[in-house]
Amino acid sequence: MTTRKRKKSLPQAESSSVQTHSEPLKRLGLSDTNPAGHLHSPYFSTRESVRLSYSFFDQPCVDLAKAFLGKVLVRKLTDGTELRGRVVETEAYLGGEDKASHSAGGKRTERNTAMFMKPGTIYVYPIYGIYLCMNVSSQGEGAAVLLRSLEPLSGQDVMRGLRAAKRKAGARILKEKELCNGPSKLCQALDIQRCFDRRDLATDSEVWLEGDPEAETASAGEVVSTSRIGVESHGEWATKPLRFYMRGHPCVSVLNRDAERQMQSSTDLQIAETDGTV
DNA sequence: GGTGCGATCGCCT
DNA sequence: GGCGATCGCACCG
Repeated sequence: MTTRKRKKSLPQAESSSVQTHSEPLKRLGLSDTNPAGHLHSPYFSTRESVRLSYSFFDQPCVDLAKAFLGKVLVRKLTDGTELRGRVVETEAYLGGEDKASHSAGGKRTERNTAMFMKPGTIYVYPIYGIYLCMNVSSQGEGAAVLLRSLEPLSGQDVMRGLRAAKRKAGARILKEKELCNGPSKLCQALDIQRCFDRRDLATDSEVWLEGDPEAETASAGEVVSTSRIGVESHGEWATKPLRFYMRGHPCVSVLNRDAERQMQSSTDLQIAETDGTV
């Protein structure tokens, strides 16, 4: 209570930032005090989860990118194993004006056809000759959301095996938070293949998205909005805040401390205004 | 911790 | 023919 009544001041903003970041670590059991490296996720429960249908995906791109945060991506392998990961980082690619989008200028090709299909359609494309990225079509012509990072919830050992298969023999064992902290890493860990392109996330039997009744949805105050990764060459579109991640989450691929500090400053200011201390 | 670089090939011009 | 919505590793501090 009293800690929330801070006025803005740099050193305190710093320390509060540290506090904000260590808490999710503890929640995840990913701190150093867990030598096994395994965790009993507070998010995984026996309660029935709800598969999300077309109406969830049928919203504007930026809204969908934020709405994805906290949802659970499920991949069912042919042997019946279910791999689960919570979405903690996304990017919005708007199409049309968005110069960084594969569908910039409304350009439609064989590769990006899925971006123009109905909301919920999966867009998988190869990058750098050796990796894949997974997107999901949203409302809006050619618009889609890139899934960048997941928090592994179940099937971690299988994920580790799938990731190891693509790495050099004898490479070190990956930590849990390293399994899905990147767009191509999550495709490897969940065995998302090229053939998933143009499939429907709302109805497919091998991959789907679930809400999680146990966990609260990421609230606006905990979502960092910042620039997208790997699109530096696209002028003003490179700097627009179209990447979204759960603040303080250890599985996010790239942090932007400045954006987080600015968030904290404006939050502190709002609290101060509410308190009448400014 | 951070920075720089090479790998590798499908897609688009 | 050039480049990319990436990653892992070597190297530095």
